Amino acid sequence: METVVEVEGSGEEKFEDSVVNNSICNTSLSKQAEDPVVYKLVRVEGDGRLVPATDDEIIEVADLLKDETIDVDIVPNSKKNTSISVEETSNVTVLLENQGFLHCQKDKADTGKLDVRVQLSTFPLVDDSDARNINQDSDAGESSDSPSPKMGSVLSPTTVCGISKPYFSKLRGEICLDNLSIRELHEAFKATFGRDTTVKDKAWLKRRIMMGLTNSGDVSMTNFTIKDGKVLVTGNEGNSKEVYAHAVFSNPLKVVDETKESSAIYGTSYLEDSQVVSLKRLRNHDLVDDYRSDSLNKEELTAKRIRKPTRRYIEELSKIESQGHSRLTSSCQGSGQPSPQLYTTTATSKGVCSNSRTFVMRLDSLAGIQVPCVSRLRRSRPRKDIMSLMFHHSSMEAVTGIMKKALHSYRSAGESGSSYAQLMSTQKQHIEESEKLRHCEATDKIEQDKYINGGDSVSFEGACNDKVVTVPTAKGGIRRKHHRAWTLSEVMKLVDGVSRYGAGRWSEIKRLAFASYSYRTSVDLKDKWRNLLKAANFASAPTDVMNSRKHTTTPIPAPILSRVRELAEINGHALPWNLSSAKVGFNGRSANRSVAGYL
DNA sequence: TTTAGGG
DNA sequence: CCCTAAA
Repeated sequence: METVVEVEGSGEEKFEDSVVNNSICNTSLSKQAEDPVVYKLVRVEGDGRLVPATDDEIIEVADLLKDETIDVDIVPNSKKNTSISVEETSNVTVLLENQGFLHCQKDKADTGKLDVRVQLSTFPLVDDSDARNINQDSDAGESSDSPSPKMGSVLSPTTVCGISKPYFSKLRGEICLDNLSIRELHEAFKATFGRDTTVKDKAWLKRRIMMGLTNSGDVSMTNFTIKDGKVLVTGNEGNSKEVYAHAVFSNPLKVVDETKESSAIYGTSYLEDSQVVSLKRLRNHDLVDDYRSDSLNKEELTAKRIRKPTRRYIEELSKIESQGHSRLTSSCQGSGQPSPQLYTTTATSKGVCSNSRTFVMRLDSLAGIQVPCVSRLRRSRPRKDIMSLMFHHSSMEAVTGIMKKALHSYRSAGESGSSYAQLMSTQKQHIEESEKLRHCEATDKIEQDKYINGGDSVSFEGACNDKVVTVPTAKGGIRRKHHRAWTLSEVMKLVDGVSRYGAGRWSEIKRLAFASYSYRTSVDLKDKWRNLLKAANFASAPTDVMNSRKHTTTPIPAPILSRVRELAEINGHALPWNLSSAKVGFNGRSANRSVAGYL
């Protein structure tokens, strides 16, 4: 199968097939048998125009697919959506958001920092099994009795991918492009994009129209038919869908004059796109709410979400921008990890960019596919307002439920006297479960360290309890104070890191054990360890303070605390509170040793 | 630049 | 969590 991700939506002929196909021929002639996937990059200029990427920006991933076993995953699992988005405000991000791999790789992409987002294409890869399913559906009759298609199982992609498998004529009449003449295709094109086209190629037209439709929404969710140049919406499953469909097709109505490639045109259409997306999100709300009793449907959670960054975000971005980009590069060097390939595109070096901002592109290994993306590292946390904007209560409830579950088992296991290791192994599942949820929710930022580290299982967390409060300083300035509650898994990682590298070697721990937590600095680790020592001592005090109701902070499970004490002792850090060493629970070694130490 | 400690 | 002195 040949899959070409083609930039769509600009309507500029720069992105015709020939360009992409040529790139395939040039770069992967010998690899065509291995299903090359070529991602053609674009640069979105400040005025909204799309500029084709230069050759060195074309990412060829075929050999990656070959080298790693991932290709087995990519092709057969057709339920995964692959989408490429180009965003623009001050920089360009092309990110690959693959639902399936979001699960297994737990990668994340920063979608903030940009106030305009152009969704270029959305289509899953389809294999034969999917085709069979489709045919079965059509054989079974009308769609009313067939299971409602899920978000990921879009039916359209084969044509998009450049292979003219005549699926559409069989698809319950959802989209029938094959029977249309060139002229009808032109009409459909016009209805889709709001402009005429001179292209005579039927396949191209069909593909383009399909992309346009799949761009605007999920084909499978909206039963529309293209007939006589008009798009008929046949779905009657509720108001939200009708509104949705309307939003989709209101887009071309606004694009009137094609001859002027003005930014107004694209600005309009892009805005419409974002509106569509937001509607989509609203609909997702409904769906998730329906599944609430199911303790969350992961497919829904990982469904593509797009949102506008907040004003605050943009403000801070511009501030950082004006200060330069030294942080990003320095963070790469400081990490000591294999640095990602960085190539920067500046206005001067390329001479193409209309504004003078620096684009930092990086090849990231994301599910075995190298994805260029722009990242700007910041220490700050994801914005709270974004969180509240995009997340549903249901998922939060699920998170808290899981956390409760985890804590409960912690307690019960702790009381039965399990060892630290046993507890950790049992609890890790709970925690990771919850982290996964959080991860699905929080797509706000790229953690560079995350990519460098390459797939830590628990990587993205704490997004929910992110708080930023402004604290007036003595000098009259106002600084932000970020607060992100430490999760159990973080504490465990910290304890593990201390046990491995020793307390005090915070930079080591940060680099080796906390590489995926970009928001935890070595100072943070140190502080947390200090607090842990305090908590450990406090918990071992004769009066069982653990029963106290005032747990403003996450209760640290007793086994962890005992481990903390043990480690503190190993590190020669004699407990500053010698009175409490007598009562050390859950860990005989620790108790004995500490007693021996003081005898 | 990292660590330790105060606030 | 932030700031800063000291190494």
